Amino acid sequence: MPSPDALTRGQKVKLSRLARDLLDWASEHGRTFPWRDDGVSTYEKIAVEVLLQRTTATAVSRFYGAFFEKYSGWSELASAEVEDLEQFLKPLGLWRRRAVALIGLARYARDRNGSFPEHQSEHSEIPAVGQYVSNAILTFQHGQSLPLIDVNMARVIERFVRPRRLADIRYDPWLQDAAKWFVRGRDSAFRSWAILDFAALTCKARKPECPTCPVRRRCSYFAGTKQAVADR
DNA sequence: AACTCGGGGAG
DNA sequence: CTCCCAGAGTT
Repeated sequence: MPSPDALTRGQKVKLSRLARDLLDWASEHGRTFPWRDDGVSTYEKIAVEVLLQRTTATAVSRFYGAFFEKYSGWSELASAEVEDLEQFLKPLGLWRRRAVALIGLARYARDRNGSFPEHQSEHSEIPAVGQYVSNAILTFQHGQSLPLIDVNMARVIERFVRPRRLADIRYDPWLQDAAKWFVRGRDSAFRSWAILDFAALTCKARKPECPTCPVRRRCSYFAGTKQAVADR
């Protein structure tokens, strides 16, 4: 008997079509960020994820050049003075936590020549590495096909397919499976970026732009809003 | 499961 | 003014 929280066949089909449509959407409307460019080092790809935590991507994009000019590699970041790094991070917010996190992560990486473990189970001891950054490491350094699950991806999947049942996205097995299914295949990072961009530009938290949404006809959230209007 | 960190932008 | 942002660590 299947787990009550397993992905159903219908949900898989729905997510596959959503992935196809959002990749098309992103080819025209997707955002451009320096950390997505070809040739960006693994150091920058992983370290920037800490800058992005609970922070708008546009804010980080303005900050990006100065940060990686000042801290050009794991060893430079590892040997940074905490107070100096804190001051530098202040305009971005979360500066006390982030300074400690970045230095801890950098020292871990420096001591291993920038090479992170290939399995999630070994990531639990790494500073600043949780569910999201762990998947980023496995994706960008080890070529695995894993989703970058943040509030954006969670919101789109939950609106489009099924409302959330657990409070914390880190411990929702259904969401984890749905997100993995969504990005499965080659170039999973492009699929993650597509749904993140779609979430930021169209399926917004505060005021989603359903009237112009390309996938509204198959969206359960849009169906719900239509019903709510009809009931009025 | 609920709190906390935090400045800046959007509504 | 309130809400939100490519989360993670702590209680």
